[in-house]
Amino acid sequence: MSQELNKTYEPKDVENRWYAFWEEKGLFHADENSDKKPYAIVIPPPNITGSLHMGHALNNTLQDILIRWKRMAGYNSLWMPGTDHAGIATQNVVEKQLSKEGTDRHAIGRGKFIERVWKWREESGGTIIRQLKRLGSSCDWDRERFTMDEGLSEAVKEVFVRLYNEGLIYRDNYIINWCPRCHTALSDLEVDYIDTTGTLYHIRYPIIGSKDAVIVATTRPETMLGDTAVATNPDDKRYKNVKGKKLLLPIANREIPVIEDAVVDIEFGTGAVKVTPAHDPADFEIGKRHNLLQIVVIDDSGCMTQESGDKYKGMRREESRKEIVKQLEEEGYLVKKEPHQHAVGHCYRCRTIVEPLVKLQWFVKIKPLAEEAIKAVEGGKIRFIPKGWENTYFEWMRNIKDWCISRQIWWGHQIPAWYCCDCFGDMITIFSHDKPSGTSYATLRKGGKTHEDILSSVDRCVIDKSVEPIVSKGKTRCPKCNGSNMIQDPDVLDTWFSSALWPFSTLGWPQKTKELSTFYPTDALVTGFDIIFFWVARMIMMGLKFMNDVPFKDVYIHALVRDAEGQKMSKSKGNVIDPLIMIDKYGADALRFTLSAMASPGRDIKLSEDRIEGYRNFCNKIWNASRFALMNVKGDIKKDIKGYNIFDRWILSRLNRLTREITASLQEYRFDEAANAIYQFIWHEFCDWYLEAAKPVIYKKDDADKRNITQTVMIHSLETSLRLLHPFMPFITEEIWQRLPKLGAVSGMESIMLAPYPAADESLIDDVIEEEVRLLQDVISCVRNIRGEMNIPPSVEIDILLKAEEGKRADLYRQHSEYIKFLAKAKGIKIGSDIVKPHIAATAVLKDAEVYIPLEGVVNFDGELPRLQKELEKIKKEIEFINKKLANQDFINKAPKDVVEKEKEKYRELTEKLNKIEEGIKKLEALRI
RNA sequence: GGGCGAUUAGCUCAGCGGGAGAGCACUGCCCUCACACGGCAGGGGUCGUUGGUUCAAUCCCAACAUCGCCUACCA
Repeated sequence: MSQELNKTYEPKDVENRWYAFWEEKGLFHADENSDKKPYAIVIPPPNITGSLHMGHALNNTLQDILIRWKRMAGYNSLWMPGTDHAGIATQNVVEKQLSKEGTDRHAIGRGKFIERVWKWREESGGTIIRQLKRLGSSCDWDRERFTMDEGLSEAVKEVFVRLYNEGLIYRDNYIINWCPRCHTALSDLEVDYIDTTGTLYHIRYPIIGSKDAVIVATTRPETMLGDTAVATNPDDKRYKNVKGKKLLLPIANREIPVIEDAVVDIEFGTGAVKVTPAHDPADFEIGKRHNLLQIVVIDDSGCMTQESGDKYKGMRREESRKEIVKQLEEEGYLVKKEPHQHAVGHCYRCRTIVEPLVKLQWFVKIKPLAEEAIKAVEGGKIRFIPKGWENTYFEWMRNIKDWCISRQIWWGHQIPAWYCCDCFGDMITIFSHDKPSGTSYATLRKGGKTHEDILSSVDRCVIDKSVEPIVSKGKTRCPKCNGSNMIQDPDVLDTWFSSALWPFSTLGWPQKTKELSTFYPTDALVTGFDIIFFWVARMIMMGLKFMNDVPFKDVYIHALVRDAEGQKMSKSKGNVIDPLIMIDKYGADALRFTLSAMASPGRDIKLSEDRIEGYRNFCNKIWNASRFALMNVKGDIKKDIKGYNIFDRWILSRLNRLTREITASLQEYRFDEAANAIYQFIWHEFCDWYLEAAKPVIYKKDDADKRNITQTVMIHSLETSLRLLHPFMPFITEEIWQRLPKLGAVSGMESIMLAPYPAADESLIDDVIEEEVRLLQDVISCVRNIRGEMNIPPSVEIDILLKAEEGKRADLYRQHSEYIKFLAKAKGIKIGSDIVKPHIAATAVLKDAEVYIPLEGVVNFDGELPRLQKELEKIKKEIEFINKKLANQDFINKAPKDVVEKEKEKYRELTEKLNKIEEGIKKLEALRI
């Protein structure tokens, strides 16, 4: 490898090269047989249809930081990767392909369709995995899993069967969220409620045998054709006299009763609500309480049914709303229309408005599982970071409703339930593509078809609720008739059902594997708050149920990534910042560092490209600092060193303090703190001060020992910083690290990934040295300040006169005068308590020192007076503030002694400074006269 | 309706009982043999409003305002 480095860091080639190297050497692999302490994270499996967006980039950067950090810190570190089959989303993608080809899934049949999906997955499902690699993710790719894998499918079946046998899974008719476009049920979580301005229609329902009417208010007049009652609140005096009366339902001309139910809100609308048990969740419940009939007026496709009458039959629900309102208006039933704000449910996959429908579905009885999951968090077995999310979790878990797990799609884990066609042939309705109106299984058989014929041509089937399912991991015989003509339940499971098992199914469950015993429970789960319910809660429930232990100990919830204006990034808004484009432009390290530096807990990330560019510049800074180090060290480093200079000791102290801080921050998941601390250290301490201070030592040819020591400290500090930084910026750190001479524990190592994460050496943290360097920096900065303010060009050389008390700080300054001279760019320096201020000189007053820069013949001197006056004003204000405090007897008496003492000390210093400056001003003014 | 969070320099955000900070942007000087994706220096904030607790409040408490998010059978 060439030692010559380019002037700017070029990430592209570096990243590809090192990632390939790491993979080739198997450095991401965790060994289940290792006796090192395990540390494990399972990836929140990205959707196979997805491509990497900023949310993924953040999520995976943070996981990779944890994993790389722990791996370096000596843990057997496993990052379990994989993807999720994303039932509805994936099915939609492939259906779109088919549609382009002029066909659809029904035409090709279920088997062929599934084949197509697998084919699509082979070709396109790897996209996001490749993108994760570009980000630098150090996942154990040998173990990559997919939720539809054989092993994971086995886990799904096992769980289903066990939950069913325990009565925790059941099949029932219930009102569920139905997407009329996807043609499937959705769980409550899969519905997005969007605030919409709709219309509240007030409709007259005449009272039979009276001239009066009850006026109901509704946002969905099209469902009125399915009304089977009108409900009022039992406490509502306005409706006392209509209780038990019958109303005439307009248009339908049916009689419906007035009932009373406590759920009705007296304040809302007219206080009377139409009840449509088949098309509204609340009405469904009312219907159950009052034994109301369910009249289905909207079908699976969102069209009006036969039940809604000839006029409306077949009409789309949106159109029928208009038409019904029109008819009501014409017939004088419409009392008024008013705009109304409400939340309308949309399918989270396709944005279609969901239709609540009563359907036969499979559910998980969730309360018993939720109770344990609540306890695990209450008892501290799982902790959320930041802690505030625990409330969100509890809130949801305590109000949880049964989970609808069946989906009427084809791509997914088909429900392992079987029905005997011989016993129940009449109650199994078969729909085939050429005959979309269903026929009973029994009839088909009588028509001469064989069982196999029927199964091969089935497009969809409906199995009556009364047909008893036989739940089994594989096809079985009927326990009643011992027949083998079984048909499998056509539904598949909610994708999140298999995701919930991810922390143990990926480790081999239900087999008792070494992986499971080594890595379960995992250590941390890193995810966004948007899937706490979808995923985190369900993993906890399933982990506790089937592993008798929590799936992870820490749940780190990170922010959402938004654009610079705080808007959610979305393709339709056109405000997405594509992480891959950012990686191409600035490098993966810059992107990763940006995301981690901005990952403050509890706050969303407003990302702008400027920030990424800024951290790209940081990469370049590191690169050039390393260039400098390498240019000036040619095999000169030593193993054992004594005789550090002050800056050597200082940088070692700062470095070890940093190491301590970073470890503490990472332990608390404060990625932002850790990133900012190392940025500050490398740029503003190592580069700005240490390297500058090292220059005079390195450039001086006469003292080889001193030079050698500084070269060694420089390399050591750089090398240690790189290791500290590696989890954040894996690529550039490896690239530079490989070129550095190595010392001690890291010598001979193949990769920075294998090098130990730095541990702080407390003995090198030295408060005295840090204070001394601060004093030197103060002198240097104030000379530079005078240069700047007095407009002394760099080409003009100056002298420094430094008045400091002997026995106090004069020695310190004298000892390090060469550094002061070099760093302040002075040609000469004089130090002592007997220094006399020249008439024409710029002055600065520091703690324990006064600085004079003689300006006679150097530069126009006019700037000095205003400069001092500005300084004076500042100090006066500070003194005034402290004065107030010290004048307050309560403060003196009640505040802690050390605080009072500190204030007094500050007061002494400031007044001393004030006097000196005032003196200087007087002299200047005298000079002018 | 309920809950949570935010409000600090032009922008994005740390800090959270005793000296207002960072990054970017801005201003001036400088292409000084690591880096102009740079160096040095500098300007800029009554820490949302009003009360309260305290010797002391940007920080704790209460109310209000504005914004954001989550949640709900808002018919």
